[in-house]
Amino acid sequence: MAEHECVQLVPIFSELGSEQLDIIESIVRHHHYPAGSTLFGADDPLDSLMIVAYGQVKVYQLAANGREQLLYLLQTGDIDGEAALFENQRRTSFGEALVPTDVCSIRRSDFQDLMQKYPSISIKVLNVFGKRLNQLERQTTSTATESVEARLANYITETAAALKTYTFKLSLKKKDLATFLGTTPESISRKLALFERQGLITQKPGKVIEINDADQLLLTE
Amino acid sequence: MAEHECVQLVPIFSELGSEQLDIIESIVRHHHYPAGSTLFGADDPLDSLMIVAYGQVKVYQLAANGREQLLYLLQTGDIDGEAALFENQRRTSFGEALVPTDVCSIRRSDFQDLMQKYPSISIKVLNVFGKRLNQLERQTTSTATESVEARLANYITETAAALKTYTFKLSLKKKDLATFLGTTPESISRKLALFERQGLITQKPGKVIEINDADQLLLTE
DNA sequence: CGGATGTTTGACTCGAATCAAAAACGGTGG
DNA sequence: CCACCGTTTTTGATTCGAGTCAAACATCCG
Repeated sequence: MAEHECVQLVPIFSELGSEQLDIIESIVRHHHYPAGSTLFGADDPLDSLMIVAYGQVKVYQLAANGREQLLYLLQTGDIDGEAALFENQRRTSFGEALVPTDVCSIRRSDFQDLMQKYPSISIKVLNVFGKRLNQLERQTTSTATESVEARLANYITETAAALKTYTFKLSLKKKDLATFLGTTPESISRKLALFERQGLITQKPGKVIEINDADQLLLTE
Repeated sequence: MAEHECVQLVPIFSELGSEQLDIIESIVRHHHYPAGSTLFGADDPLDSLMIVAYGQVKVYQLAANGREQLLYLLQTGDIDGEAALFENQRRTSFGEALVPTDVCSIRRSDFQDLMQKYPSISIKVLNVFGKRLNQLERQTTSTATESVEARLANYITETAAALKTYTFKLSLKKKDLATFLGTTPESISRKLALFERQGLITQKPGKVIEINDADQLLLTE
């Protein structure tokens, strides 16, 4: 059954046997969100763990001045970035589906029972958080100390590396990419045009980018 | 015995009985670091959990252009910010003692055994990481979207709130505070002078700051 | 096809970094 | 306890990256 998928998808349950997966499946709830809809908002009670079964979710915060900061882009198989699941806290970020998205959720208390019963789950979750912390540490370092040019060049090469191809489609609108990199859509536009003039990349229709000189791109300051 | 302290200090062990604390104490190693010394560097193998028994440790990263970004300031009772303890990874950050510091460490494998034996520990660690993620998310949002002025105003009010006093001593040199806030020592100096001219704060000898108008400070854009 | 949404380009402004030098501070040893 | 030296901080002058605003242009989708 299609609905079994989300539990199997998620690495945090990977060490469990299929009987245990059945148990988990029985306590999971399924939701569907159309593109553009809100999964959760700041101040919502944080009472369940979310698993993205299919789709793409942007998780962002609002600064005091109202500006948006994209923190994570959750893909199929990712779990919700909110880390305070284990305490009684409210959310501090917003989640929005970028494409039609299926989500499974497990209530906090159920998930805590699971962690008590299967300690391997907590260790897996710890690893997920660990990776996220590392990613966020690098993001912080980079927005705080590097130029827009360098950050964008970095984003392009990292995305290409993750997809193992030199030609790929930007999965975000420039506006969202801008809030991710801590800049503006205009600046991104200009810098991409600059990279193209320098012969480092080629922009093709449909937000597709081809990297011509990855080495030089990485040297961008 | 004084050396028992570090295990008792740490909230992650708070639910354990004293017999269990004894066991943990027996597998812990003690280290001392003079002010200015390095606890660990990038590329060091990450093979143990560190607990700050006494002192202050700055944890920072280097950006590609060589600039420093302060990520955390570990105080007495904090555990090491490196999140990838549970996988076989290398460090990506540096740790430096700002004052003479005592540290206890537990080897990775020992700590993993502890987590298997006492699941409450993993949940506590999860909470610590969760808080750190939240803090880092706010830091990222703030450096990426707010002005130096707003970030500094925020830092001052938050520090005061944490210490529950309007008069406090800056625990960092301006150079370190600058890398934390993603700016330069010169800018901090100027902005503090500005706040003082505006009557929001008073600067006193010994890096002491007194807040005169917390409300107005928070409104700084 | 047409309107809305997203993107590019241009002109302008401004915050904050940089560089340089003076001033203040703080720890050390005599 | 004070004088001294290195470090930290402040102040000033200047530069520059990148944000803002506005308008033209492209693209997407119903």
